[in-house]
Amino acid sequence: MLITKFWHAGDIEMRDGFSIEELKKRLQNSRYKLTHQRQDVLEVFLNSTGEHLSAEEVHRTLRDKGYDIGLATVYRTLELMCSPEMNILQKMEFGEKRARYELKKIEENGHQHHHLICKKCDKVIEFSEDMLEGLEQKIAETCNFNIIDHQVLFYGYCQECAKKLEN
Amino acid sequence: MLITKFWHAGDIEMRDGFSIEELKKRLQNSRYKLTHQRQDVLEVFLNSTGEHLSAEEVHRTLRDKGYDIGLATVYRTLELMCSPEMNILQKMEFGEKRARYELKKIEENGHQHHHLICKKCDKVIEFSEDMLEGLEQKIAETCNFNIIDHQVLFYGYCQECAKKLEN
DNA sequence: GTTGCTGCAAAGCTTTTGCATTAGG
DNA sequence: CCTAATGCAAAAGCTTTGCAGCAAC
Repeated sequence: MLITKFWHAGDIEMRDGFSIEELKKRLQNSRYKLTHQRQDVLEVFLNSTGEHLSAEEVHRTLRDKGYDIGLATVYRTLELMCSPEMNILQKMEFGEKRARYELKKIEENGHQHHHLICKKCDKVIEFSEDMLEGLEQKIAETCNFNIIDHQVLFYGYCQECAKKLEN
Repeated sequence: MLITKFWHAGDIEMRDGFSIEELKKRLQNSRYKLTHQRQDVLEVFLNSTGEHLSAEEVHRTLRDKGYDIGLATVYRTLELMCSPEMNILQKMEFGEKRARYELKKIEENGHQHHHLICKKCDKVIEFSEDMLEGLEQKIAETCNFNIIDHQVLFYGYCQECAKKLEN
Protein backbone atom coordinates (compact mmCIF):
# COMPACT_ATOMS: atom_id res chain seq x y z
CA MET A 1 0.00 0.00 0.00
CA LEU A 2 1.42 3.31 -1.07
CA ILE A 3 1.01 6.12 1.41
CA THR A 4 1.18 9.71 0.33
CA LYS A 5 1.33 12.23 3.08
CA PHE A 6 -0.38 15.52 2.90
CA TRP A 7 -0.57 17.92 5.77
CA HIS A 8 -2.79 20.91 5.53
CA ALA A 9 -1.03 24.18 6.20
CA GLY A 10 -1.21 25.09 9.85
CA ASP A 11 -1.68 21.54 11.05
CA ILE A 12 1.81 20.34 10.46
CA GLU A 13 3.11 20.15 13.98
CA MET A 14 2.46 16.84 15.65
CA ARG A 15 3.61 15.00 18.69
CA ASP A 16 3.87 11.29 19.03
CA GLY A 17 5.27 11.03 22.51
CA PHE A 18 5.78 7.29 22.31
CA SER A 19 8.87 5.49 23.45
CA ILE A 20 9.77 2.22 25.05
CA GLU A 21 9.76 4.03 28.39
CA GLU A 22 6.21 5.21 27.79
CA LEU A 23 5.19 1.67 26.82
CA LYS A 24 6.73 0.34 30.01
CA LYS A 25 4.89 2.90 32.11
CA ARG A 26 1.52 2.15 30.56
CA LEU A 27 2.02 -1.59 30.82
CA GLN A 28 2.95 -1.34 34.49
CA ASN A 29 -0.07 0.81 35.23
CA SER A 30 -2.23 -2.08 34.10
CA ARG A 31 -0.12 -4.91 35.48
CA TYR A 32 0.91 -6.08 32.05
CA LYS A 33 4.40 -7.37 31.47
CA LEU A 34 7.03 -5.70 29.36
CA THR A 35 8.07 -8.53 27.07
CA HIS A 36 10.66 -8.14 24.37
CA GLN A 37 7.99 -9.02 21.81
CA ARG A 38 5.94 -6.03 22.86
CA GLN A 39 8.95 -3.78 22.67
CA ASP A 40 9.79 -5.17 19.24
CA VAL A 41 6.31 -4.52 17.87
CA LEU A 42 6.32 -0.96 19.16
CA GLU A 43 9.74 -0.37 17.62
CA VAL A 44 8.46 -1.39 14.22
CA PHE A 45 5.98 1.45 14.41
CA LEU A 46 8.51 3.88 15.88
CA ASN A 47 10.88 3.10 13.02
CA SER A 48 8.26 3.19 10.29
CA THR A 49 7.58 6.44 8.52
CA GLY A 50 3.88 6.78 9.15
CA GLU A 51 2.89 3.72 7.22
CA HIS A 52 -0.37 1.94 7.85
CA LEU A 53 0.89 -1.53 8.70
CA SER A 54 -1.03 -4.77 8.70
CA ALA A 55 -0.42 -7.49 11.29
CA GLU A 56 1.28 -9.63 8.71
CA GLU A 57 3.59 -6.76 7.68
CA VAL A 58 4.61 -6.19 11.28
CA HIS A 59 5.27 -9.89 11.64
CA ARG A 60 7.30 -10.10 8.45
CA THR A 61 9.32 -7.01 9.33
CA LEU A 62 10.34 -8.58 12.63
CA ARG A 63 11.07 -11.97 11.13
CA ASP A 64 13.20 -10.34 8.44
CA LYS A 65 15.21 -8.63 11.16
CA GLY A 66 15.82 -12.01 12.73
CA TYR A 67 13.49 -11.50 15.67
CA ASP A 68 11.50 -14.56 16.56
CA ILE A 69 7.85 -13.76 17.13
CA GLY A 70 4.64 -15.63 16.38
CA LEU A 71 1.90 -14.11 14.28
CA ALA A 72 -0.61 -14.77 17.05
CA THR A 73 1.51 -12.72 19.40
CA VAL A 74 1.59 -9.89 16.90
CA TYR A 75 -2.19 -9.92 16.79
CA ARG A 76 -2.48 -10.03 20.56
CA THR A 77 0.02 -7.21 20.92
CA LEU A 78 -1.71 -5.04 18.34
CA GLU A 79 -5.02 -5.51 20.09
CA LEU A 80 -3.50 -4.63 23.43
CA MET A 81 -1.92 -1.48 22.07
CA CYS A 82 -5.22 -0.40 20.54
CA SER A 83 -7.10 -0.77 23.82
CA PRO A 84 -8.24 2.42 25.55
CA GLU A 85 -5.95 1.48 28.43
CA MET A 86 -2.79 1.44 26.33
CA ASN A 87 -3.97 3.86 23.65
CA ILE A 88 -0.79 3.58 21.60
CA LEU A 89 -2.02 2.33 18.25
CA GLN A 90 -5.00 3.14 16.07
CA LYS A 91 -6.71 0.33 14.17
CA MET A 92 -8.14 1.16 10.76
CA GLU A 93 -10.10 -0.60 8.08
CA PHE A 94 -9.82 0.72 4.58
CA GLY A 95 -12.21 -1.72 2.95
CA GLU A 96 -9.50 -4.30 2.39
CA LYS A 97 -10.00 -7.52 4.24
CA ARG A 98 -7.08 -6.93 6.55
CA ALA A 99 -6.93 -4.29 9.26
CA ARG A 100 -4.13 -1.75 9.43
CA TYR A 101 -2.52 -0.06 12.38
CA GLU A 102 -0.58 3.12 12.99
CA LEU A 103 0.76 5.08 15.92
CA LYS A 104 -1.95 7.18 17.47
CA LYS A 105 -0.82 10.60 16.42
CA ILE A 106 -2.61 13.45 18.03
CA GLU A 107 -2.52 16.82 16.37
CA GLU A 108 -2.33 20.03 18.35
CA ASN A 109 -6.06 20.52 18.10
CA GLY A 110 -6.67 17.03 19.46
CA HIS A 111 -7.99 15.62 16.21
CA GLN A 112 -6.90 12.56 14.34
CA HIS A 113 -6.22 12.84 10.66
CA HIS A 114 -8.38 11.49 7.88
CA HIS A 115 -7.91 9.47 4.76
CA LEU A 116 -8.46 9.70 1.04
CA ILE A 117 -8.50 6.29 -0.55
CA CYS A 118 -8.09 5.78 -4.27
CA LYS A 119 -10.68 3.33 -5.58
CA LYS A 120 -8.36 2.24 -8.36
CA CYS A 121 -4.84 1.91 -6.94
CA ASP A 122 -5.68 1.81 -3.20
CA LYS A 123 -3.26 4.62 -2.48
CA VAL A 124 -4.00 6.25 0.86
CA ILE A 125 -3.57 10.01 1.15
CA GLU A 126 -3.70 11.48 4.60
CA PHE A 127 -5.11 14.88 5.27
CA SER A 128 -5.62 16.92 8.34
CA GLU A 129 -8.49 19.28 8.57
CA ASP A 130 -10.42 20.94 11.28
CA MET A 131 -13.82 20.55 9.71
CA LEU A 132 -15.06 18.46 12.56
CA GLU A 133 -14.60 21.39 14.92
CA GLY A 134 -17.60 21.52 17.17
CA LEU A 135 -19.37 18.78 15.30
CA GLU A 136 -18.57 16.04 17.75
CA GLN A 137 -20.09 17.93 20.61
CA LYS A 138 -23.15 18.78 18.56
CA ILE A 139 -23.69 15.13 17.73
CA ALA A 140 -23.02 14.08 21.29
CA GLU A 141 -25.73 16.42 22.50
CA THR A 142 -28.32 15.72 19.84
CA CYS A 143 -27.91 11.97 19.71
CA ASN A 144 -26.98 11.34 23.33
CA PHE A 145 -23.87 9.62 22.18
CA ASN A 146 -20.54 9.75 23.96
CA ILE A 147 -17.98 9.99 21.15
CA ILE A 148 -14.50 8.71 21.89
CA ASP A 149 -13.10 8.25 18.42
CA HIS A 150 -13.87 8.82 14.80
CA GLN A 151 -12.75 7.90 11.35
CA VAL A 152 -13.47 9.78 8.17
CA LEU A 153 -12.90 8.12 4.84
CA PHE A 154 -13.22 9.64 1.41
CA TYR A 155 -13.16 7.35 -1.57
CA GLY A 156 -12.38 8.48 -5.08
CA TYR A 157 -9.59 8.70 -7.61
CA CYS A 158 -6.15 10.14 -7.07
CA GLN A 159 -4.63 12.43 -9.67
CA GLU A 160 -2.74 9.70 -11.49
CA CYS A 161 -5.66 7.30 -11.67
CA ALA A 162 -8.08 10.04 -12.66
CA LYS A 163 -5.83 10.73 -15.64
CA LYS A 164 -5.65 7.08 -16.59
CA LEU A 165 -9.42 6.77 -16.44
CA GLU A 166 -9.84 9.64 -18.90
CA ASN A 167 -7.99 7.71 -21.59
CA MET B 1 -27.26 -5.57 14.91
CA LEU B 2 -29.66 -3.09 16.35
CA ILE B 3 -30.21 -0.02 14.25
CA THR B 4 -31.51 3.16 15.76
CA LYS B 5 -32.51 5.81 13.30
CA PHE B 6 -32.00 9.43 13.91
CA TRP B 7 -32.62 12.08 11.31
CA HIS B 8 -31.49 15.57 11.97
CA ALA B 9 -34.24 18.14 11.62
CA GLY B 10 -34.37 19.52 8.11
CA ASP B 11 -32.73 16.52 6.52
CA ILE B 12 -35.60 14.13 6.83
CA GLU B 13 -36.78 13.92 3.28
CA MET B 14 -35.09 11.23 1.25
CA ARG B 15 -35.63 9.47 -2.00
CA ASP B 16 -34.65 5.95 -2.81
CA GLY B 17 -35.90 5.66 -6.34
CA PHE B 18 -35.17 1.96 -6.60
CA SER B 19 -37.52 -0.61 -8.05
CA ILE B 20 -37.31 -3.81 -10.01
CA GLU B 21 -37.89 -1.73 -13.14
CA GLU B 22 -34.92 0.45 -12.30
CA LEU B 23 -32.81 -2.64 -11.67
CA LYS B 24 -33.84 -4.04 -15.04
CA LYS B 25 -32.92 -0.83 -16.79
CA ARG B 26 -29.49 -0.60 -15.22
CA LEU B 27 -28.75 -4.27 -15.89
CA GLN B 28 -29.71 -3.94 -19.52
CA ASN B 29 -27.54 -0.86 -19.94
CA SER B 30 -24.56 -3.02 -19.08
CA ARG B 31 -25.63 -6.23 -20.82
CA TYR B 32 -26.22 -7.99 -17.55
CA LYS B 33 -29.11 -10.39 -17.24
CA LEU B 34 -32.15 -9.88 -15.05
CA THR B 35 -32.21 -13.12 -13.11
CA HIS B 36 -34.79 -13.89 -10.48
CA GLN B 37 -31.97 -14.16 -7.94
CA ARG B 38 -31.00 -10.56 -8.58
CA GLN B 39 -34.59 -9.44 -8.26
CA ASP B 40 -34.93 -11.38 -5.03
CA VAL B 41 -31.85 -9.80 -3.49
CA LEU B 42 -33.00 -6.31 -4.38
CA GLU B 43 -36.42 -7.05 -2.91
CA VAL B 44 -34.88 -7.97 0.41
CA PHE B 45 -33.46 -4.48 0.61
CA LEU B 46 -36.63 -2.84 -0.68
CA ASN B 47 -38.64 -4.66 1.99
CA SER B 48 -36.18 -4.03 4.80
CA THR B 49 -36.56 -0.98 6.96
CA GLY B 50 -33.19 0.58 6.48
CA GLU B 51 -31.23 -2.18 8.11
CA HIS B 52 -27.59 -2.71 7.41
CA LEU B 53 -27.66 -6.28 6.14
CA SER B 54 -24.79 -8.71 5.86
CA ALA B 55 -24.50 -11.16 2.98
CA GLU B 56 -25.41 -14.00 5.25
CA GLU B 57 -28.52 -12.16 6.50
CA VAL B 58 -29.69 -11.56 2.95
CA HIS B 59 -29.11 -15.22 2.19
CA ARG B 60 -30.97 -16.41 5.27
CA THR B 61 -33.88 -14.07 4.64
CA LEU B 62 -34.35 -15.50 1.17
CA ARG B 63 -33.93 -19.09 2.29
CA ASP B 64 -36.48 -18.53 5.05
CA LYS B 65 -38.93 -17.26 2.47
CA GLY B 66 -38.45 -20.46 0.54
CA TYR B 67 -36.39 -18.92 -2.24
CA ASP B 68 -33.52 -21.07 -3.37
CA ILE B 69 -30.32 -19.10 -3.75
CA GLY B 70 -26.68 -19.89 -3.08
CA LEU B 71 -24.57 -17.79 -0.74
CA ALA B 72 -21.98 -17.32 -3.48
CA THR B 73 -24.65 -15.82 -5.69
CA VAL B 74 -25.63 -13.45 -2.92
CA TYR B 75 -22.04 -12.28 -2.67
CA ARG B 76 -21.75 -11.89 -6.43
CA THR B 77 -25.02 -9.98 -6.57
CA LEU B 78 -24.08 -7.67 -3.72
CA GLU B 79 -20.78 -6.87 -5.40
CA LEU B 80 -22.52 -6.16 -8.67
CA MET B 81 -25.03 -3.84 -7.05
CA CYS B 82 -22.26 -1.93 -5.30
CA SER B 83 -20.38 -1.32 -8.53
CA PRO B 84 -20.34 2.24 -9.88
CA GLU B 85 -22.21 0.93 -12.93
CA MET B 86 -25.17 -0.35 -10.93
CA ASN B 87 -24.83 2.01 -7.98
CA ILE B 88 -27.74 0.49 -6.08
CA LEU B 89 -26.17 -0.65 -2.84
CA GLN B 90 -23.61 0.82 -0.48
CA LYS B 91 -21.08 -1.46 1.16
CA MET B 92 -19.99 -0.61 4.67
CA GLU B 93 -17.54 -1.92 7.21
CA PHE B 94 -18.21 -1.15 10.83
CA GLY B 95 -15.15 -2.85 12.26
CA GLU B 96 -16.84 -6.22 12.42
CA LYS B 97 -15.29 -8.85 10.23
CA ARG B 98 -18.30 -9.02 7.97
CA ALA B 99 -19.34 -6.30 5.55
CA ARG B 100 -22.81 -4.80 5.56
CA TYR B 101 -24.92 -3.40 2.78
CA GLU B 102 -27.78 -0.97 2.42
CA LEU B 103 -29.70 0.77 -0.33
CA LYS B 104 -27.83 3.79 -1.53
CA LYS B 105 -30.03 6.49 -0.16
CA ILE B 106 -29.28 9.94 -1.40
CA GLU B 107 -30.50 12.85 0.62
CA GLU B 108 -31.73 16.01 -0.97
CA ASN B 109 -28.39 17.68 -0.53
CA GLY B 110 -26.67 14.79 -2.26
CA HIS B 111 -24.97 13.51 0.86
CA GLN B 112 -24.98 10.08 2.34
CA HIS B 113 -25.68 9.70 6.00
CA HIS B 114 -23.17 8.84 8.69
CA HIS B 115 -22.89 6.44 11.56
CA LEU B 116 -22.41 6.40 15.28
CA ILE B 117 -21.20 3.04 16.49
CA CYS B 118 -21.36 1.99 20.10
CA LYS B 119 -18.08 0.41 21.20
CA LYS B 120 -19.87 -1.70 23.77
CA CYS B 121 -23.09 -3.03 22.23
CA ASP B 122 -22.33 -2.40 18.54
CA LYS B 123 -25.56 -0.49 18.08
CA VAL B 124 -25.45 1.68 14.97
CA ILE B 125 -27.12 5.05 15.07
CA GLU B 126 -27.53 6.89 11.81
CA PHE B 127 -27.36 10.60 11.59
CA SER B 128 -27.60 13.05 8.79
CA GLU B 129 -25.71 16.25 8.94
CA ASP B 130 -24.48 18.77 6.51
CA MET B 131 -21.15 19.33 8.14
CA LEU B 132 -19.32 18.18 5.09
CA GLU B 133 -20.78 21.04 3.10
CA GLY B 134 -18.07 22.42 0.91
CA LEU B 135 -15.42 20.23 2.47
CA GLU B 136 -15.34 17.70 -0.31
CA GLN B 137 -14.63 20.33 -2.89
CA LYS B 138 -11.99 21.90 -0.72
CA ILE B 139 -10.24 18.57 -0.34
CA ALA B 140 -10.62 17.79 -4.01
CA GLU B 141 -8.88 21.04 -4.89
CA THR B 142 -6.15 20.94 -2.29
CA CYS B 143 -5.29 17.28 -2.61
CA ASN B 144 -6.03 16.81 -6.30
CA PHE B 145 -8.33 13.99 -5.40
CA ASN B 146 -11.56 13.19 -7.20
CA ILE B 147 -13.96 12.23 -4.43
CA ILE B 148 -16.82 9.94 -5.38
CA ASP B 149 -17.90 8.64 -2.01
CA HIS B 150 -17.28 8.99 1.68
CA GLN B 151 -17.94 7.34 4.96
CA VAL B 152 -17.83 8.99 8.35
CA LEU B 153 -17.74 6.86 11.45
CA PHE B 154 -17.90 7.99 15.04
CA TYR B 155 -17.13 5.48 17.74
CA GLY B 156 -18.21 5.85 21.31
CA TYR B 157 -20.87 4.83 23.79
CA CYS B 158 -24.60 5.08 23.34
CA GLN B 159 -26.76 6.42 26.14
CA GLU B 160 -27.60 3.01 27.58
CA CYS B 161 -24.04 1.73 27.55
CA ALA B 162 -22.66 4.99 28.93
CA LYS B 163 -24.98 4.55 31.90
CA LYS B 164 -23.92 0.95 32.42
CA LEU B 165 -20.26 1.94 32.36
CA GLU B 166 -20.81 4.47 35.14
CA ASN B 167 -21.83 1.74 37.55
C1' DG C 1 -27.90 -21.12 -29.77
C1' DT C 2 -24.71 -18.07 -27.06
C1' DT C 3 -23.31 -16.12 -23.31
C1' DG C 4 -23.64 -15.16 -18.91
C1' DC C 5 -25.34 -16.85 -14.28
C1' DT C 6 -25.96 -20.13 -10.59
C1' DG C 7 -24.99 -23.67 -7.09
C1' DC C 8 -22.00 -26.36 -4.85
C1' DA C 9 -17.96 -27.36 -2.72
C1' DA C 10 -13.36 -26.34 -2.13
C1' DA C 11 -10.02 -23.07 -1.32
C1' DG C 12 -8.22 -18.59 0.45
C1' DC C 13 -7.24 -15.16 3.87
C1' DT C 14 -7.28 -12.93 7.95
C1' DT C 15 -7.92 -13.39 12.67
C1' DT C 16 -8.83 -16.04 16.95
C1' DT C 17 -8.23 -19.71 20.26
C1' DG C 18 -6.57 -23.90 23.06
C1' DC C 19 -2.88 -25.56 25.32
C1' DA C 20 1.60 -26.83 26.74
C1' DT C 21 5.80 -24.23 27.60
C1' DT C 22 8.41 -20.18 28.80
C1' DA C 23 9.56 -15.94 30.97
C1' DG C 24 8.66 -11.55 33.45
C1' DG C 25 8.21 -9.42 38.10
C1' DC D 1 7.22 -18.93 42.49
C1' DC D 2 3.19 -17.39 40.29
C1' DT D 3 0.84 -15.58 36.78
C1' DA D 4 0.77 -13.77 32.47
C1' DA D 5 2.58 -14.17 27.74
C1' DT D 6 4.22 -16.86 23.90
C1' DG D 7 4.34 -20.15 19.95
C1' DC D 8 2.36 -23.43 17.42
C1' DA D 9 -1.18 -25.40 15.08
C1' DA D 10 -5.82 -25.90 14.57
C1' DA D 11 -10.12 -23.70 14.08
C1' DA D 12 -13.16 -20.11 12.90
C1' DG D 13 -15.25 -16.73 10.03
C1' DC D 14 -16.15 -14.39 5.96
C1' DT D 15 -15.46 -14.19 1.13
C1' DT D 16 -13.87 -15.82 -3.38
C1' DT D 17 -13.27 -19.12 -7.05
C1' DG D 18 -13.47 -23.28 -10.33
C1' DC D 19 -16.43 -25.73 -12.83
C1' DA D 20 -20.32 -28.26 -14.62
C1' DG D 21 -25.04 -27.47 -15.50
C1' DC D 22 -28.76 -24.06 -16.31
C1' DA D 23 -31.26 -20.02 -17.65
C1' DA D 24 -31.79 -15.45 -19.84
C1' DC D 25 -32.09 -13.14 -24.15
